[in-house]
Amino acid sequence: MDNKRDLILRSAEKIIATAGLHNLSMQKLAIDAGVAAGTIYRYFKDKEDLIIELRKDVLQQIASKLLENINEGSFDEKFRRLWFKIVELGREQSHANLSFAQYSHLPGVDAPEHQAFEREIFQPLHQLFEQAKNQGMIQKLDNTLLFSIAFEPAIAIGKRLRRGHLECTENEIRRACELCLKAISINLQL
Amino acid sequence: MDNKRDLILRSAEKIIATAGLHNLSMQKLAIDAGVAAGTIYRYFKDKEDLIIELRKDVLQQIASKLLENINEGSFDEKFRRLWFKIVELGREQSHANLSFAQYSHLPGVDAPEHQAFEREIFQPLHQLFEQAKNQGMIQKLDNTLLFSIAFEPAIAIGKRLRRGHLECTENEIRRACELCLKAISINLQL
Amino acid sequence: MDNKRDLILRSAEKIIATAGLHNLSMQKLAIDAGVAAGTIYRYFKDKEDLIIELRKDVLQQIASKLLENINEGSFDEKFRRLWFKIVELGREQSHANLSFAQYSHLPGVDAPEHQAFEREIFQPLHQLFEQAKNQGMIQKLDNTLLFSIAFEPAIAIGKRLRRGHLECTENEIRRACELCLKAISINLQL
Amino acid sequence: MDNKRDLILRSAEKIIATAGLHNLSMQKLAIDAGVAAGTIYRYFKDKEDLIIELRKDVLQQIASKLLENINEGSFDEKFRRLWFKIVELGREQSHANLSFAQYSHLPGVDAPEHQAFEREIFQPLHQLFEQAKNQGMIQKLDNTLLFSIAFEPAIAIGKRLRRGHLECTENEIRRACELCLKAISINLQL
DNA sequence: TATGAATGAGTTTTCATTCAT
DNA sequence: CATGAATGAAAACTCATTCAT
Repeated sequence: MDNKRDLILRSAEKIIATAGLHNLSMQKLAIDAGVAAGTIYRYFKDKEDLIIELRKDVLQQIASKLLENINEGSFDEKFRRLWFKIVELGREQSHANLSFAQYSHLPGVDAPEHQAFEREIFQPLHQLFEQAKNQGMIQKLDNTLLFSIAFEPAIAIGKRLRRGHLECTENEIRRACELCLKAISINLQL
Repeated sequence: MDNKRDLILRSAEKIIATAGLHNLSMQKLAIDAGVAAGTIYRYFKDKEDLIIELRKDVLQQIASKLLENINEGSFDEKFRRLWFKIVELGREQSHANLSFAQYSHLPGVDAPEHQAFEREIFQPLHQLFEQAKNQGMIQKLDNTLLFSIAFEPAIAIGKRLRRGHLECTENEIRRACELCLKAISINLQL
Repeated sequence: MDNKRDLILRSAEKIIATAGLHNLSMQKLAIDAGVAAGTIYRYFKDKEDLIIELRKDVLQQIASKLLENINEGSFDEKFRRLWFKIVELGREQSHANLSFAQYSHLPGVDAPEHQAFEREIFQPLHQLFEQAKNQGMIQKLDNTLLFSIAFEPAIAIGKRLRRGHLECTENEIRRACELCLKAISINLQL
Repeated sequence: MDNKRDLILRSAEKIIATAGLHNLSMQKLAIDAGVAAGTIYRYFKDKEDLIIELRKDVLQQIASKLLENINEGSFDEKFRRLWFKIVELGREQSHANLSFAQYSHLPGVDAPEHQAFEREIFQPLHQLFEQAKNQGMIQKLDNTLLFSIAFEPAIAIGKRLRRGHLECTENEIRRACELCLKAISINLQL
């Protein structure tokens, strides 16, 4: 009966997305979730634990959206699909997305436990890049470096689009994607 | 006589860097800065104002470090110098740097006033890129897109180095820089 | 279970009566009522709400004392009973009475909501005067004007007696009552 | 050079009238009066002293308005002029009037010192009533009782008119005045 | 005489957490 | 399992007053 637990997590996600992490109070959360304040403490040790669990939960959601259909098509097609999904996700006003951004600078992000969880969840991405390296398609560099070069721009572009700080055509975004792809690729052009 | 104001800003920077933004209380700040609680309110309207002013102050510090010697050398040299400065800055454990990361997801980042301030402060960077575009050295794309492709990876790499999430050689980092440079450049190679 | 709510109201009444409204602090109130500071906020939205509710509560007390036995005897007897009750009430050093005087110049007294409450609670008084007008016993004037002429002197006399600003015999007070009654009455004396 | 003292008193009057006594802070007062905060303490011992002095000052203003032309005409004419002046004064939205109402329930109103001041200032009123008593025109009662019967209704009516709690014709108000006059008069009507 | 920066105790209010029911 | 009343420490902010200049 994880019904209540989920109810609580979804309410927390909503409150964080709409009012900000610093406005997440256990009483408001209880009211929004339709449970008693004390009930939250049946499912989560304390507020910190709740946030950690929510972070995992939201990360899971994001990962499952990104890694959907990860195996279809050529490497270039996979790359482009991923890259645009990242942009779209950042662009979206979804609760999951809006709340996720607020976890990144919290104590505990650096905890090895959380690192391990993140690594595991994005395992398919690592595999994808390892394969591509083995096939000589992309630069033989540390995966984290490659991810930074390839996808950090997509994250930043998505965020800026959402905030309205970036006005450009869809075509320009497509060109940006190609530049990121080109950046990590090994050009075979004669 | 902005002595006290500066004292307060430096203390705030320190507390945020070491204990996190959510642990910045006006009492603790007053004690750390060695002033009375009420004194803070002589220099800053309220807590929000304090944070906004601190953000400006830290942004100023970062910009002045980054843009030092901006005009020396060829475009490629300028690019590499900037890119590595960004990595180094992110890598540093300085209060300014550690606290800066925590402002990004705060209400007010989107405020047009702050946008204008940021734009003004990084004006030299815009000029650099406009020139390079005019000289046919880099892709004719929106500057924000170019910055995202060129420098977001550097920011991410610096942060990951600081957090210990990235273990790679200096040589690999140098290669990453070259890939970013290549990504936005127009290759004249015959 | 309005036990705590009442405890708080009675303490507030006491503090206001003895120390003045401007000395009513939520901390002192909590201590005096024997509850935690936070508990007050379970029963009252904020300080303003507490004061509004207290005003209603005290008004209720006063009205129920005044309107007791309102229907017994002739009009003149009713009038005299009321008039002296008002004097006695003002003369008393009761917490209710002492605190009531301090609400009158507060924001919110003019609020239509409060006006309606007051009107409703003193409805029997209105009826009494309407009847007397219909029977040709008192002047056909707006009720509020009649109340002002008839009872404001009683309020003022009670207050002055309490404060020791008025030294006169009980007989003189009785004559004052008769003058007020005579003022609004239609004299049938041949 | 009581210029500054007066400047401060007028600003205090204004702030109390518009924002309420509880919003009178020494800093706001200093700003509004255009003096330094410390300067206020050259002219007044502390905040309490300031309020006491302001009360006297405003009382003086009110008395001088009321007692203007006090000696012109017959007793009845004097009475009516006074009574209507009281109503008009209460009806006014003047700073003096609006602020005065807020002093009445403050510690210090009962102080003998203040009582003496009030008595002295309204001395002409006492004389007027003593004369009328000697001439057999009004009831031989304690002056304070007579004032209560005669003028408290006028005060209440003025206040209610200002607050919009009373809707009646000017003619009705005139009749109310006559009833008050009749109440204290000795009717010689055969 | 006048200034205004500085003080620090005091204010109202919120909130994570507990525990008797 | 679930409730929600109660707690009390801590938060942001105000303000009367002082004092070196």
